[in-house]
Formats: sequence, C-alpha cells, structure tokens
Amino acid sequence: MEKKDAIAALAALAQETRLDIFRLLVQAGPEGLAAGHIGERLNLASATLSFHLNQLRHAGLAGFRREGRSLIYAAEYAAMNTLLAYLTENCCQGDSAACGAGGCDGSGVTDAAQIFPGD
Amino acid sequence: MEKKDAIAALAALAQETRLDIFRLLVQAGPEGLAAGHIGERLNLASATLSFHLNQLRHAGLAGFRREGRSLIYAAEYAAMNTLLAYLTENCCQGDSAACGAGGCDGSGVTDAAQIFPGD
DNA sequence: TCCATATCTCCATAGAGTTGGAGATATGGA
DNA sequence: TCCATATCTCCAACTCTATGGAGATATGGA
Repeated sequence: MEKKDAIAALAALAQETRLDIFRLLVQAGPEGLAAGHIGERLNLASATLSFHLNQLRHAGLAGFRREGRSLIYAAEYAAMNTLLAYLTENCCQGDSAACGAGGCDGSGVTDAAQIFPGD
Repeated sequence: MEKKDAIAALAALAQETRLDIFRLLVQAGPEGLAAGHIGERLNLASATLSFHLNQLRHAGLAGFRREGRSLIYAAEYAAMNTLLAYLTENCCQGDSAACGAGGCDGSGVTDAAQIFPGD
C-alpha cells in the first residue's frame, strides 16, 4: 500500500458521518445496506450521503452493487487489513526483544494485522 | 472508546506529515525519538513539527518524556489497539456464519484487533 | 548569572473539506 | 411511453486545517 492510499483511507474514516457509515456497514456484514437505508438510519440529506459514500468508495473502504433501483453498499474488509499492515510496517525495526517488551508483536511484518480475515 | 476519540486518532493519522511521524515512532519502538531527531529525519520546521507532535499527543497516539534538553516521543501502542477494536465493534452483528464467509472473523468482538500487544 | 540548545506558542495566510438545495439520471412498473 | 422511486452531480457558503516566521520558555554548562 502506498502512503497516499493509507492517507485516503484514514481521512475517509476521520469524519463523524463517514465513520458512522463505515461502522454501520461493518456491522451489516458482507450483504451490505442500500444507500437509502443508510440515509434513514443516520438521518442524512441525500447530497450529503452521496458525497460521503463516494469518499468511502474512492478510499477503497466500501464497494457497491446495484439491485434494482437501489445501490447496495458494503465494507471492503481487505482494504482495512492492508491499511493496518501499512501502519505497523517494520515495527520496532523488527527487533523482537524491543517489540515484545514495550509494544508490538515483534514480527516486524504484520500479518497479525489481519483482523478482518476473508481476503 | 468514544466516537470523538476514534475520530481524533484517525484524523491525526490522516495527514502525511503526522503519518510519517507516527510510522517513524512505530519503527523506532518504545525507546522513542527526540523531537529534533524527528524534525531532521523528516525535514520539518520547528513550529510545524511541534504542531503535529501535539496533534498526535492529544489524539493519544504518542507520549513523551523529557531527557535533559530533549523531549523523547514514542508511539502509544495501546491507543492503536483501542482504535481498531472500535472500528470492528459488533462486526457482522456477531453472526459468525456471515462473517466467516464474507469478511471479518466472526467474533463480533475484536480482541483479535490487538495487533500491538503490550497493553 | 549568562549563553547556547531544544522545543514550544502565537498569529496570519493559504488551502482543503463539509453541507444541503436544486436539478439531473437511471430503474421498474402501469 | 409516462411516472414514481432511488440516487447522483453541481454549486456556493461556511468551517476547519496546515504552514512557517517571530519570539517565548526551559534545561544544562561555563
């Protein structure tokens, strides 16, 4: 993952409305939710909702499919895993002694970051 | 963790300079780095550096201690774990069938998010 | 005490992000 | 084809954020 992608994903989540949307999608699971449904649940104007869904989509954190007149949005778990790996890359310079003692897991890499299996 | 804390942490990381600083601290490990050292490595004006270090600190992602004339900053791993747990809270409504198939780990809770042990 | 070093705070400017009204577009049914 | 529904795009006003110069503050040594 490149820096700009990580920043895009973090910025997408660093906003109350989008964080609410994302968590709603995470809770909804892979089946997702219709845009209108999300708007109702969070009480959002359609322009506002559309804007934020686009941000999440462009950041790679949400995908969508059409079902009749509805667009169904769902969280992209893989993107989250990639982001976490980026954040912990080369943790403690791979020095497992330092890592284990004070902080991370000492792997220096971070497959452990896959909190959302399913990639 | 409350929503505002999560947003503060995400917003802190969603900025190129701060993301660079944070990753540098993660790589440095629990011993941390002096502010001046960070500024040199990333070529930042002192006002700019100070501003961003404060943002990270207020977001709970970095702590510091004084050592002589230097302030040594270090990443706060626990805060990251808390943030991840918040993001994945009640994932897939705890429905492990849906979770396992399409995305997360089905736990519905997220101790699995502790990619930075050491809390 | 006086100076150099390390870092911080204040402030003004420039730039980026958020919101919602109005209207456009796409789908499904009569 | 015509209409209702679901969602999107455009735009303008407003608000928040980042940057860096200038100067303040704290520590250590002579």
